[in-house]
Amino acid sequence: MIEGLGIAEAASTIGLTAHTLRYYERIGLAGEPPRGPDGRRRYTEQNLDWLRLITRLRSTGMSIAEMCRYAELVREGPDTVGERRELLESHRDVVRQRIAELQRDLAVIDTKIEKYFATEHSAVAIGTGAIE
Amino acid sequence: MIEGLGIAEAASTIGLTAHTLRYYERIGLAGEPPRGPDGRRRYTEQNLDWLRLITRLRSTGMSIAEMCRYAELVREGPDTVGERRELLESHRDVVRQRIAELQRDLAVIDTKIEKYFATEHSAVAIGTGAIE
DNA sequence: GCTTGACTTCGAGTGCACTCGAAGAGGCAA
DNA sequence: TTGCCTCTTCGAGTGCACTCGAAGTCAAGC
Repeated sequence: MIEGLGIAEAASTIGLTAHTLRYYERIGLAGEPPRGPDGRRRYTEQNLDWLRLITRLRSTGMSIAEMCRYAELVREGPDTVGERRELLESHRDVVRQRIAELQRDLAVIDTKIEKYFATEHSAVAIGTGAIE
Repeated sequence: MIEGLGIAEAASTIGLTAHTLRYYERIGLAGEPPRGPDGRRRYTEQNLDWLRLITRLRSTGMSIAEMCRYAELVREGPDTVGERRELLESHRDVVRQRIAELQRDLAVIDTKIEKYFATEHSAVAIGTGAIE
């Protein structure tokens, strides 16, 4: 049995497509996985761990550019540990604020649902005279 | 004094640009505000309320297409109240799930920050051999 | 009277993050 | 051997949500 996962398996494990995996590699967001004797990519657990991390960062709204910056710091070695920490902490704060904002907006939507649909035909404008 | 706000004032009140306001009007997402004697848009409180609602929906991730659908239902009148409610409730569920997902991801990032930066030089892969 | 600034319409351009298609090679099952 | 599937690289295309620029109008202030 050959070590590691092929690109399709890796992709489905992580929840991306093979196209996206190659794209990430191309832009330097993911390192090059080792190749098998046939020259094909063989994703190791380490590769998958990294991919899992960046999909988390991605799904919490970090941009590709910022993730690339992080990856760059990683490549530069242990000297950049402080900067990496700052980057992650600052992102954590952004996520926290985002959650708080979503919760506020959710409350507004909840109120909207209750108020508007409880009272029949309470009028709110979309445009000139139209009822919400 | 003239009734209502000009487009620039309305835009800055809501936190959008005049360009975006016209864009929303063009695609039917916002109704046409009344015009002043000079033919210019005069945004009423009703117009602003609608804009406030859709910016909430927008910031919670509702797509332009779905908001247009909602606006369309509103224009169709009171018969569509049930469908509107469903739309809003289903969006509320999406937002709740999104918050839960963000909280899970946040926990992962927190763990990452603590674990990696507490222990010095713990190795995690980005690519082949590179340290995280 | 002339400048300034906000407004009008229209269509075209931008940036992000993919996403896909083309063209070709390798390996395996029937 | 034939077909089929997955892989490879490369560049080009897509979809979303704006975002902008051009060219022109109009009212108010100096």
